[in-house]
Amino acid sequence: MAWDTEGTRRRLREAALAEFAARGLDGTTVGSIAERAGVNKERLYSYFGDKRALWELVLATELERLASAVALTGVSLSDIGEFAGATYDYHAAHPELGRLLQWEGLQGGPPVDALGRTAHYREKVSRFAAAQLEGRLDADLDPAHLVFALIALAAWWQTVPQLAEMVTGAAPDDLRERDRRRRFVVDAARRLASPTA
Amino acid sequence: MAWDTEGTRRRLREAALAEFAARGLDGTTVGSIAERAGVNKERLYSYFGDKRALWELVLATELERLASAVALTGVSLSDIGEFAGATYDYHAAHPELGRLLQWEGLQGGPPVDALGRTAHYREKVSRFAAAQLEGRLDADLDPAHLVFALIALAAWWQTVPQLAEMVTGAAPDDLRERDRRRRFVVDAARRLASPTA
DNA sequence: CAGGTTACCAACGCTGCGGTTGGAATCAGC
DNA sequence: GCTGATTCCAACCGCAGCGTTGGTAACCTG
Repeated sequence: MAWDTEGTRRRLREAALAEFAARGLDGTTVGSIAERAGVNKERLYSYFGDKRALWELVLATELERLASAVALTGVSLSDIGEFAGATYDYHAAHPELGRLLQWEGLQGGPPVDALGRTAHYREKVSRFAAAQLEGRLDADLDPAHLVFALIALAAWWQTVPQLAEMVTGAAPDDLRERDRRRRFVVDAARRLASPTA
Repeated sequence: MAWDTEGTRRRLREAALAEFAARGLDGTTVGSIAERAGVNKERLYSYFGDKRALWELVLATELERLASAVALTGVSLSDIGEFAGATYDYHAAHPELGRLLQWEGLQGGPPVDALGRTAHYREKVSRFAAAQLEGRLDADLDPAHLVFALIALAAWWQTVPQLAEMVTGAAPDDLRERDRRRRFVVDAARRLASPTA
């Protein structure tokens, strides 16, 4: 059979994303990644170094993808509800990233690309602070806390799906419920951020 | 040395709680639990069966503890903000439970004691629904979604502490910041739930 | 087509972990 | 203090998983 080095690299990365999201860094075996990719596991070592290096590559790639996806939507802070809704959409459409981040959080140690991510969030926070000065957000709120809470609202559903199922009683693949959740998130974000009397 | 069967049992359970919370079911080794307990690992098998059985026992115990702790506080729904605050306090004081639940959620499979937990949450939801009828909560909100969002607000900080650190810039053990977060949670819960014009 | 290089794989070494076992130390009853 | 039961542990077994190695087959250059 003909060779396809770029293809095997890609297949390994995709297989790694699926396996890592499902089972975490320690939980996935190099063999299972190779098997899913239809490739000998030695390829993984020659291409990516070792399991951890591949993990960091996959995680960094997904973070990059999120950043560019958010940038593309062009959603500004003019409607904080839609901002939360877009974040909800992204996590609902790409549950892998949320799971990767959760595994990373649980397994401890410094986050991958801590500096870049910190800068990203701090920038978001400063935009919220600017919106406060314009009176579009309640001035009593700590903008960092608000950003954090919006992420919580948007991501929590994917983070603890079993809890969501127990609380709401909805099946995991209920599209109607997904839509209702989105509307709730949008509404809740507005309630959180709007200036009150 | 004299024997202390109840003591070794307890030491094993405590060691298991710490190790499981830190590394999850698959990540912790039976040897590490035994070593932390200062006991031979064979004791674990004769007392608890195997690793998974001990995991389920530990998780069920912590859930029980949370249930009785919440019941003891006597916090009703009269002030939904304080309700969220109490939940925040519990998770801040007992981060192990949150981590156990997170590991459980990630590793998939049916939750431990799914029926009991579902009943617990559904009961909470029905109380919120009753509060809606009395006009103390906004009638437009789905009470299940509201319950879920309150848990998100209270638990998210412990769930993704690295994210919290990146967004807020606060050190993990900053007590002042912890207190500010609590006030934010209480305030945010009230904003979420209050009837609006 | 000859020689060298590159992509690939089957099979292996080794370590670490879940679970077991055989026996030693401690206790309780007499 | 003797006997049987109970608690405890050091050592072991089997296996799974990470990372490597020796070798084969496809490609490239002349």
